Amino acid sequence: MANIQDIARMAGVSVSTVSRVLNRHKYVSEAKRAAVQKVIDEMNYTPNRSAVDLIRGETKIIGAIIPYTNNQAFDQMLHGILNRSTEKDYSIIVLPSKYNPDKEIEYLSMLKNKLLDAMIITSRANPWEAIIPFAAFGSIVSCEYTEHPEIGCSYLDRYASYLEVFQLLKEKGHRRVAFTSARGSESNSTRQTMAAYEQVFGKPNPEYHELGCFSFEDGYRAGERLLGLNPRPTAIYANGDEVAGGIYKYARASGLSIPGDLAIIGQENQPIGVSLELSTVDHQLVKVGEQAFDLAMNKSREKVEMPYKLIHRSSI
Amino acid sequence: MANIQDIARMAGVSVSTVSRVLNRHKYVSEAKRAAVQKVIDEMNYTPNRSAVDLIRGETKIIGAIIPYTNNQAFDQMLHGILNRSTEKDYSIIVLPSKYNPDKEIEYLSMLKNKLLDAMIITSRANPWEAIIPFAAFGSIVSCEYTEHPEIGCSYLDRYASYLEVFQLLKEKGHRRVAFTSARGSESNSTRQTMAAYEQVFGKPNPEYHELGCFSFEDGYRAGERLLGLNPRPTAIYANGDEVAGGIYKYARASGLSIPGDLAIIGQENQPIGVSLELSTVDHQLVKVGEQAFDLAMNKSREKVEMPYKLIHRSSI
DNA sequence: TTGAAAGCGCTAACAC
DNA sequence: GTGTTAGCGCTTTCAA
Repeated sequence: MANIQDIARMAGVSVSTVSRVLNRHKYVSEAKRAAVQKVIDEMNYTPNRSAVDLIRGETKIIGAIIPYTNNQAFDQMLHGILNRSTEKDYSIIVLPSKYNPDKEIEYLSMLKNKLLDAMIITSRANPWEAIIPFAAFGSIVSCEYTEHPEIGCSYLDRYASYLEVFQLLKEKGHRRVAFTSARGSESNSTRQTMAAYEQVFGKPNPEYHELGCFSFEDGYRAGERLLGLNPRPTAIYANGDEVAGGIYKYARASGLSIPGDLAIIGQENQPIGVSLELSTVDHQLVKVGEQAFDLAMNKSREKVEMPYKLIHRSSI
Repeated sequence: MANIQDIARMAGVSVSTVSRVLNRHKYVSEAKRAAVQKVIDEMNYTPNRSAVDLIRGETKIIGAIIPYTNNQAFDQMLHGILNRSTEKDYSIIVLPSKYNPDKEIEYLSMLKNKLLDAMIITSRANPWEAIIPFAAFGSIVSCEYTEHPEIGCSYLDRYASYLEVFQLLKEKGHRRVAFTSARGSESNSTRQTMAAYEQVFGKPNPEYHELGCFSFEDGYRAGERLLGLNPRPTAIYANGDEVAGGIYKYARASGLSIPGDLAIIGQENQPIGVSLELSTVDHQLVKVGEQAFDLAMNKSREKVEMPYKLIHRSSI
């Protein structure tokens, strides 16, 4: 592969002139510009990205730490991030963490070694204290609220959202309400769910809280356990529509009617939810991702709250 | 940020020695190694990736061209690619194409400018002739079969898979069989679907072929049109379980029983399919992605056929 | 076992 | 307008 020196020699100019036409500088005579462009085209030449990145000190690549791909919620955020990156001519490196703190730190080091200009953290295992030092090397934006001024946020008011759901359930007369979550109290959204629950129904009965729910199958198992309880819950708030779908399936299989015997409400407005007529709260994660990208690209540390909306269908 | 020179100076050694400890070379005295490591730790030093990549001539980054993210089939492949990349310490840049040929070429240029070591094409709009020249700059692997020896393939025998489904439908007595597809005959899988159809049922009635189906909503609309036909099909083969789910929903909404009045079979074994008891053919796209990554990383041009399996549930 | 020095391919300050 | 040249931060001969 030819390099800039070869092009310069072949066009009979200096490397700086070639560099100038490459970077659309003014102050290049039309004659030389044309001559250089001709050689570039003939040689099918493209500048080496590593060399350009090295000297510029930036790569136009942004990282996205994502615990699980193939998970509807995170895929929605990724989708949003990708939407905007394509428009803005940035590239996205997807970094699957499985909530492994060491992996996260390893990924954050890509900021330090200048592979990445910025990092988007959709969800994390590390405490902020371990993450913040990396903000010195590139901007970090989170899809979850944090007060730390070093971190930009594109976030939801999850507490408000959960509160709204539990209150709705209470208004409908439910008193025995169960809920599912992916992780335990190390997770911000689980903590907010529990806080909102407590606000509405008082201290949650631990029996009514099912952890480790990510997929349809997890939901099925959750339904199995929760509906085997005595007394059994009359409503379940699932942490995703696929999980809700699993619960629905188990409930129907055991002869329960929805919402007569059991009310179910999910999250994220996924296709399975529309097919099953599941009510859901759409956190509009695609938009969260888009906003996160914009903050990252602009190295902004703003905190931007994103809207969510309840979608009423027939499962509650 | 300190550079290797600083570290060398502070440790009282030459840059080559620092480089050696960085790259775990033998022939470094324990004393110097320790001294250098100490400074590295104190300074929290990390080598600059662009500089390393520049001199090594490779980046350990692989690109993945994906028409649509937030599409179950492609997300499965991406998931597989990511699985293996994490194990092998490679990074993946996700390149959304929306089947735009110019975008694809732009992405392939990342091979030429050495940003990417290899490229995985999950699906494409360009003819192979336009793609192959880029194989000179880095290995290209496709998730679709092609005879071109320059291209590695991790592929399915889609023809066999489609044939099996149509034959099964025929055995069950169906004669009026419709099918859906995402794209038209520019798409390899659509062409294979039509060929298999023709093999079993003869030339397809164009009325029985619904294009532009990607999502649940598309499936719903497809159901609406297809089931409004006279005579209406007794079976529909959908190009994905979400599409199948949409069809199912429309069919049930219009009072049809499944599979009594209408048989439905989907593809990819997605959660919505398990909830609706939809039969499906699981093309095991996660494995296809994993294999594609391995080929790309090893710069292999092998053609590896991947297995699929029919999953019998109650919708046919 | 170690260091000096020659690049990798490019940009931009500086001089003309 | 254009060319010369000094780096960007690193790896790797080559010689010692």
